[in-house]
Amino acid sequence: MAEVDRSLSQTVKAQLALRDQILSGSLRPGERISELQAVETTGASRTPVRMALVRLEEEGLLEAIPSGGFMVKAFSERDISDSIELRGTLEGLAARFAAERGVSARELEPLKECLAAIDELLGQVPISIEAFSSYVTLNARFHALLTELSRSPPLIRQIDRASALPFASPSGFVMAQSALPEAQQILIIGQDHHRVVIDAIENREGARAEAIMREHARLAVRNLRLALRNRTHLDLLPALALIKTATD
Amino acid sequence: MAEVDRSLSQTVKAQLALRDQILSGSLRPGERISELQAVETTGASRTPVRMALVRLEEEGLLEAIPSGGFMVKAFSERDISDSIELRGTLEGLAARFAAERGVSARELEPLKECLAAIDELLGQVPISIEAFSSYVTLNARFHALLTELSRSPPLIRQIDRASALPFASPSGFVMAQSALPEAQQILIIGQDHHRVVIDAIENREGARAEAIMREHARLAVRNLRLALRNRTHLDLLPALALIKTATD
DNA sequence: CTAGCTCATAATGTATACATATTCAAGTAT
DNA sequence: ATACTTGAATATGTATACATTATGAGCTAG
Repeated sequence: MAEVDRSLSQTVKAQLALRDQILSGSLRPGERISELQAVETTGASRTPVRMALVRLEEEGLLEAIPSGGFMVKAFSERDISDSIELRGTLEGLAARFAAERGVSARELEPLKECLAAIDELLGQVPISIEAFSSYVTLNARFHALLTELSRSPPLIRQIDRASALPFASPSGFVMAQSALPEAQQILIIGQDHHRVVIDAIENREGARAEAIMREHARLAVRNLRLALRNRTHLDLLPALALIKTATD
Repeated sequence: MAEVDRSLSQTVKAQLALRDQILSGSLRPGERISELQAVETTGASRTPVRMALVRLEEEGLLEAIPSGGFMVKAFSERDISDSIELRGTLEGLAARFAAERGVSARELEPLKECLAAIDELLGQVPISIEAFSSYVTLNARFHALLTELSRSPPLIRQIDRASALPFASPSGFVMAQSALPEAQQILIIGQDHHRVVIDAIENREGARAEAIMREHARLAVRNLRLALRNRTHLDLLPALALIKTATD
């Protein structure tokens, strides 16, 4: 859509390029990232590369080395499930804020449209790969809209940061399900969570809205477990390269 | 302990200096931060200053301007109370993790020592200014130890980030109480929360541990309200300069 | 043969020069 | 008189040169 070549700043270009390299596994966890090497692969000079490295550290993908420089972070399975639970807890808080503080029908409308669009998607049986892809987009949109309902800039900011880790994002493991036989059921259950949280917010049931969003995230944790057990379709997972295998 | 002048990197020096300027009000909210001016006041050159600015943005004290550069962020009273509630929610999650996953007596020991030290402090009546200052240190230590009990690196990281905002940190409003007549009661109640959360973790009562930490944070919210009503001792507050006054 | 030290290499941290974009002010035209 | 345009000044974004520190290899001594 946008010309990546010249419309973006060198810093952003370097950040995107490095993130790709990390998530694709070109840069392996624990390995020190050479600035010089990054300069060669990204095309930017050292200054924007260093800026990008700092931002990726804040993002959680990199870890600062005490003696200087950065290395790619490694994540255990528990790290990932904790990150998902964390995200769910924050989304739960957002849902509770929305319920307690009240939301107008007008604000709820885009959420309901999103809900209806997903309903239509799930009506088709069996669910095609394209439908999965559309689901990822719509699901991300639903979660973003829900977060905004909290009308709390600090909370929105924290949720965005918690979702920055690719495996912690709301749609992190949806694609991994696409090959699973349980796929359709899981999506249907998730969609019901969506429906319930809207209902709870409408009725100003804060505790219910919060609880359902927490449980919703635990669906993602279950997907993670499923995906890691059936290791056949792990290539659909983002950032697989970052997952620590039990070697120690 | 460490010589601030030459043992720290220029980047860290610049970051500390700029943070001081922001929190002290030398740089006012909404105002664009001039790199050149920052170079003069901090003594570092533009490169480390820019690094510091990026880090302060991630920290939440600065906001990126679309056309380039950074400005000091302004916070409403609600932003602050939401940030505190957010921190409490995360600490609640940490306490629940600790309770559910189990903590050995050995791990709990430093927490109990901290608890006892605070008890001793609160035994003195009336509480001196020095005692308040010691309380701030011990309280911060207690919260840090509790967070670590979760044994969840992603969660610890997020709590640290949520506590980076000075007014959201566990001890953010303690000093503001020092002049309040209700001061002693508030500290006693807070200390009881500490006692209860340890008891809950020991007995593996996850829900109770979580709930009490949330309520504990709400004590800070109440302190915030109190402090903002009696505006006489607002000078003890950090980052008062960042609070948006109701002008719009 | 192993452990420790020294030196060379190469990395990061810093400073500054240069290019580009934005912003503000002044002047002109309507 | 006001609005728009143009230009200059100053800001940020980028590149690179320099300094300092970490790291690793090779040699020597025990």
